[in-house]
Amino acid sequence: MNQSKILKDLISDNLVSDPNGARGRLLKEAARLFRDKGYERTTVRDLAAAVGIQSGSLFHHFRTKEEILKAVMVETIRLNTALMQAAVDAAPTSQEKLRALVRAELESVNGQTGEAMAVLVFEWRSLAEESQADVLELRDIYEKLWLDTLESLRQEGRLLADPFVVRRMLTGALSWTVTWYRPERGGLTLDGLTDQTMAMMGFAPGA
Amino acid sequence: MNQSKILKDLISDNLVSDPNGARGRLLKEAARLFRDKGYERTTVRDLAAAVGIQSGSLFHHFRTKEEILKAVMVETIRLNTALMQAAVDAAPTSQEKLRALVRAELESVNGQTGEAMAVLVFEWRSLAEESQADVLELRDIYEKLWLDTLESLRQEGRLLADPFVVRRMLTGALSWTVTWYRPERGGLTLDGLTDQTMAMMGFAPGA
DNA sequence: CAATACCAAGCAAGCGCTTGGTTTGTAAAC
DNA sequence: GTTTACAAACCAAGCGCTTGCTTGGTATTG
Repeated sequence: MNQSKILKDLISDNLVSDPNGARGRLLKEAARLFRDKGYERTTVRDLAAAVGIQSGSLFHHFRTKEEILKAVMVETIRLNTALMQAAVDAAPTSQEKLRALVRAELESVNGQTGEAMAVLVFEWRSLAEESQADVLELRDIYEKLWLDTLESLRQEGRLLADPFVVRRMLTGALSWTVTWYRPERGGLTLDGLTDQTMAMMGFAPGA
Repeated sequence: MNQSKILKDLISDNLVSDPNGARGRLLKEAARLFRDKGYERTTVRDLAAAVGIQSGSLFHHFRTKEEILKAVMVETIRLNTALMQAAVDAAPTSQEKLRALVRAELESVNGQTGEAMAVLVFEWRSLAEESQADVLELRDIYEKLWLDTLESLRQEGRLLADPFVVRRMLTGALSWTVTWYRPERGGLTLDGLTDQTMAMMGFAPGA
C-alpha cells in the first residue's frame, strides 16, 4: 500500500481533510504559520489572510483558534500512524523495521507533513489540557509500533539500552532534525540521515 | 574547580547575575514562567507578580520584555559553557569526556538551570533575529567542546557516524528529556540516564 | 541630596471572537 | 429551463478585553 493510497483512504473515511478542500487548505496554511511564527504569534487575521478570507469567516469553519491547532495535530498524527504502520509491516527483520520507522519519522518531520509535525512537537503547550488528553490517546497507538520493534531488538541482544528510554531519545533526536536538516544544502539525503541515525546506535548499514 | 566556585567567578566577572540580587531573582522567575507557559503566554504582569513588584517597575531593570528573554538565554549559556569546559577537562579519555558532556548536559537540562535551558531550546523563535545572532555566537563556543570530543572518538574507530550529525542528534535527544524525565518517579537517576544514553550508542558502562 | 528602586494610573494597539447581513452553490418544484 | 427555496460560505464592522510599555510622582538608600 503506497503513501497516496493511504492518504486517500483516510480522506474517504473522514479521518483527515482533503488538502484541496477549504478546510484542508486552511489546516495546511495553519501548520505552516504555526511552525514559522508559533501558535501564539499567529493571529486569526494571519490565518484568514493566508487562505484569502476575512478573519471572522474563520469561525464559520472552526469554533475557536485552538480548535484549528488541535485539528492540525489530530490529522497529522492519524496520517503518520497509518504511514508508520505500513512501513513496519513491509519490513521483515527487527533491524529493518527500526530503520523503516526512523526513515518514516524523518520523512514525516522533514517532508510534506513536516510543518504539521513540527507543530505537534513544539506547540504542545498551547493546547488546552483537555485537548492534550485526546491527542495523547492517538499518539500512544503509534508509540506502540516503536516499542514493539525496540523490544525485539533488545531481546535479540542488539540493543543495550532500555526500549522506553531509547524511544524517547529518538523522539527528541529525530524531531530536532527539523531545526537543522536542510537536504538542499550539504548533500545529506533522507536515506543518508537514516543511515547516520542507525550508525549512531551502532547499526552498520546493510547489516 | 567545583560548580559553585565556577558560578561565583562568573558572578564577580558580571557575566551572570547573582541569583540573590533583584535582577537574578527576576531572571530565575522569568525562566520558570517562560518554561511553564511559554514566552508569549507570559505577561509582564505575571513576571512582576512573581517577584512582588508592579508591572511597570520591570522596565526600570529591562528596556523590553524581549530583553528579559535574551538575558535568561545569555546567562544560561555562559554558565553551562563554563560547567561543560570543567567537565571535559576533568575527564582523561575520549569516552569519559563524552560521558562527562552527556552527564553535564542532562544536569543542565534537568537540574538547577533546567528551566532556563528549556527556555533556550523551546523559546528560540521568540527572540528577535538580531538577538538570535548574539546568542548563536555564544553557543558555538560550547558546541566545539562536543565536536572535538566526538571527533576523537571517530578517529579511534569507536563512533561510526558523523560527529556533526551525532552532536545534533544528541542535542535533540538530551533536550527532549526535559519533557519526560522525572527523577522523583521511576527510580532512574541522572547517572542512570547517562548510562542509558551511552548504551544507546553502544558504549557499555565502565568500558 | 542625589541616585536608585519602585508605585499608581493609564494609553495605544492588537487580540480572539461576535454580529447582522449578503453572496454563492445546489437541487427540487413548477 | 426558469423559478424558488435554503443552507453553506463569506463580508464589514466592531466589541470587550489584554497586551507591552509610558508617565509623573514617591519612597528608600548610601
